[in-house]
Amino acid sequence: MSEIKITLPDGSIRQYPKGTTGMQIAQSISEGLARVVLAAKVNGEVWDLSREIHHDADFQLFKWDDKEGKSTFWHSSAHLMAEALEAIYPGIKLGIGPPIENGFYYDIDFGLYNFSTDDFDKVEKKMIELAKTNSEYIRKPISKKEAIAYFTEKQDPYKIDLLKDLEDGKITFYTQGNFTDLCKGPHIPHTGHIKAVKLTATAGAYWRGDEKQKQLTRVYAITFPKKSELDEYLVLLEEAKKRDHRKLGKELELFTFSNKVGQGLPLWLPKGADLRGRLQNFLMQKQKEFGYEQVISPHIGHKQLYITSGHYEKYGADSFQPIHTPAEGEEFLLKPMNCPHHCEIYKSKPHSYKELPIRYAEFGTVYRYEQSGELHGLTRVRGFTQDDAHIFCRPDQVREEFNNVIDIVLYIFKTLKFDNFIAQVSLRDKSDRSKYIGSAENWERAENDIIEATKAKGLPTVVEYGEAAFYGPKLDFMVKDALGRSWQLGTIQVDYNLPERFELEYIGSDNKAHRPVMLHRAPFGSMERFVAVLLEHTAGRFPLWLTPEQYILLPISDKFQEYSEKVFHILKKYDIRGSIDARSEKTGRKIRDAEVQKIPFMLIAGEKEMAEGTVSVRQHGGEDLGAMKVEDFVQLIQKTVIKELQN
RNA sequence: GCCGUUGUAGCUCAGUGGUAGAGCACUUCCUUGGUAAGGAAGAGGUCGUGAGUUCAAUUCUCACCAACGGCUCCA
Repeated sequence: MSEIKITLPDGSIRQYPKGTTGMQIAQSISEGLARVVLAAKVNGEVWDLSREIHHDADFQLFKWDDKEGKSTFWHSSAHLMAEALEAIYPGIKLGIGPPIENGFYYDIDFGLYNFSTDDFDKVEKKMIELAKTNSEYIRKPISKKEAIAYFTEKQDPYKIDLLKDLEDGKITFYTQGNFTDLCKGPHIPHTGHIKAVKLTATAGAYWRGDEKQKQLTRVYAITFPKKSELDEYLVLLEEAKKRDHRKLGKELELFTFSNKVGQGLPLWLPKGADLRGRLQNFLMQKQKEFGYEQVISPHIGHKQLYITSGHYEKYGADSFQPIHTPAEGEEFLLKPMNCPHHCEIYKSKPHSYKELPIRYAEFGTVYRYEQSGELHGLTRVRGFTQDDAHIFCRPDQVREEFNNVIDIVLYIFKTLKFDNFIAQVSLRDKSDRSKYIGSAENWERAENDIIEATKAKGLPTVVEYGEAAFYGPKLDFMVKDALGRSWQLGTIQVDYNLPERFELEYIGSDNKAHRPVMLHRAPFGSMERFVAVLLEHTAGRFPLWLTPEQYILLPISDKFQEYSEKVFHILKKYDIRGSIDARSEKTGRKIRDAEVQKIPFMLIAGEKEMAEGTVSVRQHGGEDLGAMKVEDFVQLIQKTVIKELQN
């Protein structure tokens, strides 16, 4: 019998008989490893451990701790759940059941059955019961014809639909216990690895993600190889919920919503408005350094403006309906975008090539009629303020301008410690070009501009086709919230189209009219969404420079009220923000309340402090910095703020 | 917009076919207290809105509205 060479990740090479399985290799390494190993990677492809290896291969084993191990585990769990569901609800039709970031789901057509959260319990029990049988996941290649015959017999239209797109000869079935599914695998060795199961949610999901297709019931679940890991996961979920910006926004009195005002229309409370204003000033100052000029445009604009820009044709039907003037019968739209206004500002006078780039910035509030089901706290609303700006430049300036905008975004992200972002390059749909306006040539140029700039900056990048705006490609900065959902914050877009639609011009050195290029950009994205994500990242403990209340003075008793006010006025002179807790409560109580409010510094003022002109400083979280002169506290704040903003 | 869940005091949540309760917050009084909740009293709700069933609905049914979890969408 011939031998094959297996190269392990550490570079060592071992000889095995041809046809050795991944499991056998694991066993040859150690029995303990063989008990916990879930899948293998053979020449870059994740395989079942039971598959025979017939050629020399680079080889790696995956356990639960590995990303590949988890996804294989959850993929197999999805099959187990399908088996359990079929046992309880005979005749249900199955869609797809993939692993996801935290667990897995299966899309099911329950037919006439009602399935709700009340049924989770019995499904979980059934899954555990089936898992205990230690059923192996058995792989079987099958011809397309046989596969279709199988699912025709089973009357499962969704699997047949899937099979239509698969290539004959590459189709496999997997069977465990009494359940067989169309699946390319791989799977874990047997169901016995699955020890803890939790169904987490149900949701409607259109078949193949298409609104026009039938909506199936998506059942979300997660499984673990140990019961204790499930418990840990549930605790983690609870912790994440505490960081939810909707909860923190209410607790810290930053913003609220009112049904009487309307869905998705946030109301900023004084503290939230203060924080937001501070963020805006922070960005405005940076933008000044980069040569931006502030402009202001009104909240409504003539409908024709948006017809010219192309927005009306694309989004008019899904927007707030036009406002009609009584006398003239004119139509105005609530501003959904700032760019057309800025184009008109550009056109207010002729421009020379020497003036470019011109950078118009505006914290412009825009209104979009988002679908009701899509509204979500502050991250998806119907009225929001973009930290918008439009750069009008010559084609030869695009690259540099683009790089400068990236620098602004990175400066902001760095200052606020957003280190887990992904730069998403959003390009046209490869197959459907009809969704976009503008010439192919302009698109090519714009797409290349973005790809090149991103490469030059060495950003962590992912390319997504079909995610571009209808007028141009984008570079979006994606950041995750407390529950792991990705949100688009900063965005930069190259646009050759609007300048044409608005017939923008500048006079070149050749004394002829030329078309400028436009960059749309918003480093925060929207103030609403940015504050939401910032809240979740900081868990409400904002940096000192940004937080609405930097300190709170806690007089030990009424006797020190006057002294506290004196301190308060000194601090105010230095622009240090805070208040006095003048309630007739004990100090312990005042500290507790200040802790709950996440105020960075608590200044205790009593007999000793009044005599010495000091305050006793306690930091949020409990650290006691001891007594210090008021001037020293001023210094402490100022130095901390400078340090936070240094970058 | 679609599927599912939920809607009781400012907040977090009990509860019932006979028009409601707790804790915290709030108000007043007592207390003047040194690093995470001092004490007492009081006030506060058309039980999301509308309709139906019923002698009687906060409770059961339906519709609508909103929030939440997803799907689709996101200039």
